[in-house]
Amino acid sequence: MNPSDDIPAFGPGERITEAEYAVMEALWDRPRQTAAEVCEEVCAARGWSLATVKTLLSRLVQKGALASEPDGRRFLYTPLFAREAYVGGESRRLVERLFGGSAASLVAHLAETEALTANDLDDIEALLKELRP
Amino acid sequence: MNPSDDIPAFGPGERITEAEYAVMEALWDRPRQTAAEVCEEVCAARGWSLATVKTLLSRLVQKGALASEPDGRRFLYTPLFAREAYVGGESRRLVERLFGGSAASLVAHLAETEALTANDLDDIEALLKELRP
DNA sequence: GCGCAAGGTTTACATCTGTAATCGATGTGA
DNA sequence: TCACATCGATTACAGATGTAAACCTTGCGC
Repeated sequence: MNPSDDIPAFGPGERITEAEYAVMEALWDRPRQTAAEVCEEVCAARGWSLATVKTLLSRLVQKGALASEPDGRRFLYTPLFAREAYVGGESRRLVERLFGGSAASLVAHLAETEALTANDLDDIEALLKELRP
Repeated sequence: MNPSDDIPAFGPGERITEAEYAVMEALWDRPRQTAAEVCEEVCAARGWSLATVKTLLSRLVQKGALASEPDGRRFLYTPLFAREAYVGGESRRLVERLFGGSAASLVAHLAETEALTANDLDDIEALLKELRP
């Protein structure tokens, strides 16, 4: 059994796509927004139309990623799981898939390919100290 | 400029899918294999037929991810970029997308969500010491 | 020589994704 | 009250992906 099997990023099997993620971000930033409001936040940046946002919102509700709460004749959408849960799931998925489950390998890789700046290293060091007094 | 800009995971735009990745893995493990050989390595594990492997190999050659070298009447396939390049690209992509480009944030997140075992922490600590004597 | 096995190539086809347009109901200002 | 603006829901459609079957060529054993 896989060490990451018990903390799914999200409902088992249900995955969030890139486009959907953009919508989720807007709602993690500020929950309970209408389709139009979400569009204001993302349409310009991604060159989307309101229709596209509506579609994505629907799909996310179907997937159980968003709750839609009726407010008059429209809906307010709210994420059903925290950004952290998603981010954590995706991270673990990557570590699992590409580094055989070893997070240390990931860090090693980032360090070796110089994806880690001196500053990053400082931060990580501080973090370690904090984690184990 | 990003320190990682010079090691593209792969030709820009060209992405490798999950299924294709399985095939790449087999060939990273041992390059210059035939379709049948690759199938021996992955078909059982993924429940694929040889036909599926053939399709994936073709697509990978088209994408420029694999070279096919004729060997008699069949082909030997070989990755055109190292696993490290791919893994690095995917890692950076994730860090970029989910952690605003800060690798340290990723590590912090893994640590906070206890995705890092005590052992991982040891490894990382050792790594840090090694990176900055 | 001939049919079969093995190879690659072509075609297939259902889903998933990205990106909308259209439809039908409804609230609203004139 | 009536046209219009809004909303969510339904439908659309192309390209990517997963998964293969069908097809065509060719070397090989009989």
